[in-house]
Amino acid sequence: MKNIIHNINKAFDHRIRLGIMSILVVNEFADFKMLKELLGVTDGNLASHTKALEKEAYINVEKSFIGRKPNTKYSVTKKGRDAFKKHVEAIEKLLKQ
Amino acid sequence: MKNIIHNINKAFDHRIRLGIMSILVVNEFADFKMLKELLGVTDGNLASHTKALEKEAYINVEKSFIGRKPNTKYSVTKKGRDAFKKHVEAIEKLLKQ
DNA sequence: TTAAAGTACTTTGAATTTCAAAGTAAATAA
DNA sequence: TTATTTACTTTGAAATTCAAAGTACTTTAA
Repeated sequence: MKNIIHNINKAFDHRIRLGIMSILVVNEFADFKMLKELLGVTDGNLASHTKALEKEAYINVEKSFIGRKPNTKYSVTKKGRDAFKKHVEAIEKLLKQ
Repeated sequence: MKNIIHNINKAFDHRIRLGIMSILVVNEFADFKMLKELLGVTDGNLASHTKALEKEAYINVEKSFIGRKPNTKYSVTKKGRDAFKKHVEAIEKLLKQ
């Protein structure tokens, strides 16, 4: 092992992204509005954090219309779930040393 | 409760600062060299993160000489220990739902 | 039926944060 | 003596965070 924080994933190392992932690993889907309300963040801020997770292929983004309104649904990918599990284990290990 | 991440402390919301605090809550003191080696970070980077924690009064900085060499010892303050406990509880709660 | 307000995002770029390279000052090794 | 190492600090470029403003509708109200 290199050092005590080397298994902490930079992509999840921010409270908003940690929150997004925490929501997505227990809910098959969450839409923009739901994430925004659960996290208490501004629109632009949420958009940039979801974009960062999407860029790493940790989450999936699906755009559709519900009735006549646009709707964006986020879900976690297999890669994201695996990486997040590792990250959580790394945090737990760090906090329990 | 406002939202699911509102108890996460921004001051600890970075892997290096999380690592510094994790070390300091279990070791009465840690010096610059020890933190640097345990965390695997560059000097300047470590300095800026310890400075950020010091600014919040979460850690104490004591400068002295060991033999004829400068030595900087860091320790956690009561305020830091309490705030960190809250932070860890917030993370655990977030990850457990 | 036109106007005003609301919804669901996206874009933009200023402010803040992160980070390592370079600097400082003294100790030790060659 | 000169070079290298140690233990930090300073600096500022680069990356990230964040909210204000923008876009493109939809809904409500007069």
